[in-house]
Amino acid sequence: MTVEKHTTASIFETLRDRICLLDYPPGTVLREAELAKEFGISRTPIRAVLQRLEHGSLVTVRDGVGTIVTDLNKAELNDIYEMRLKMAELIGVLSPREITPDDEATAARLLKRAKRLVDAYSPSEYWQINHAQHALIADLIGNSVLREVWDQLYFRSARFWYQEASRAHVGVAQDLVAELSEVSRALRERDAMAVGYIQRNFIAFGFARLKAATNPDLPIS
Amino acid sequence: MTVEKHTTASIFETLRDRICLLDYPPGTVLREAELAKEFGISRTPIRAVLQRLEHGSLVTVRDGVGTIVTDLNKAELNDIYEMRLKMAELIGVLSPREITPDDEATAARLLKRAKRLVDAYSPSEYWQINHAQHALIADLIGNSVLREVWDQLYFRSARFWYQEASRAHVGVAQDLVAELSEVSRALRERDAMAVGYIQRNFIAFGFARLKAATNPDLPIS
DNA sequence: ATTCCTATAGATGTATACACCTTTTATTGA
DNA sequence: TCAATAAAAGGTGTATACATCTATAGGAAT
Repeated sequence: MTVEKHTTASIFETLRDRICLLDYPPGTVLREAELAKEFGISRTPIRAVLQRLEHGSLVTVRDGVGTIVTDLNKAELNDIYEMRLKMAELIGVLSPREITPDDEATAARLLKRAKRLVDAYSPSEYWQINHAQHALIADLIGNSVLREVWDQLYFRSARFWYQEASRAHVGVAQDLVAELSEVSRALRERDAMAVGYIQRNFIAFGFARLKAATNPDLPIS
Repeated sequence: MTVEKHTTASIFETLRDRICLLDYPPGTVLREAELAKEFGISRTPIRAVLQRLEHGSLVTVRDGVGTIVTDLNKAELNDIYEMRLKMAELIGVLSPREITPDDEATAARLLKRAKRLVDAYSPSEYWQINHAQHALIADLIGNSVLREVWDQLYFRSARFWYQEASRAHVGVAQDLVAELSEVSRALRERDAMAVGYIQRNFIAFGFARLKAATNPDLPIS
């Protein structure tokens, strides 16, 4: 029986994942005292974590009220996806790092897992694969600034996509198989630019799916 | 005699400007207790400000040591400028807001001030104009995410450009006049895409000047 | 002389009491 | 009955004492 050691970094990731996985849906009010009690520490380090989450636009801290999980209106969601499309196009342009056999192997493993997912869907497994794919591709990005932006926008839009993934299991899983198939092929060809454009396309497909499901009148551009 | 009211926002801007204007050159060690004493508050809100600066990559907080103003190696500076070029190209593409006569007037005023600067250079005046131009253009950006990235990269690279501006007064002031002339023209034409490409070009010119002055072997791309 | 260890000064990290802000509820007056 | 107001509850913001970490200087052993 080991006592779990909570570092501020691990608490940050825990809360971020709870927000992304809709354990804390938009509008949820988080209280510093409650979180402090849960993790067995004082409010001080909790506040530091909440400030980091606020910088990532996942929560808003309101004096005298609490820390509120942010929601996105149509315009903001549109802005985020618009930028993600453009950032994807830059992945292959801004001197990506060399692709290795390891990358190829990682993608192949993920593809196998995704294929199993089509018949036996599990939200948890879906997100593990999705996150792993994101990490793999982010690691290819050579420009450190682009990598930061890419990463932040992923987590900023993740929960709205998760909502859709929970609704349309089959189609989403099939899309993931298609995406990972293409990514695997691109990695085999050592073609980072192809990886970027594949990302761009599937982000666009995902956004279209999101708009169709939630609000048909959402402006495209 | 009014007692100055220091809010965390104003302290953030103060410290950010000190870093950008090289009052705190790279490597400077900031101590929370000293800053707290200077602003007449406790360490707690100072720590919040330093965390914000750390998130903007302007400082690094090291346990037991202090808060150190970051330096940039050639690769990082290169990454930042590479991204700024690409972000500039997006200004006119991602649904900018409508240009108004006010924008035109603001640019005209800045141009006049820049012209005076050529003969009577003042670092402080240079930076006021530069910041005002930045604010004007950032405000044209329609996509909120792009605006955030644009803003952060400006402040992240500002001090290295300031170093160069302090060295080559005349040429830099002349460049500012040229830039504001073109921006004024573009605003008159209500052409946000032109504004973006003008920014792209002058960022590229500035980067070239920087590389020539500091390290001729800095890789271009 | 050099290396290693230890003590110490001084920094950030954490816990906690208190101040202030926001919201809600209850009460009082018309 | 309703509106205005006050008070209370419960949240974040701040100040401060203490814990812990880091770098350095000095002394002891080799």
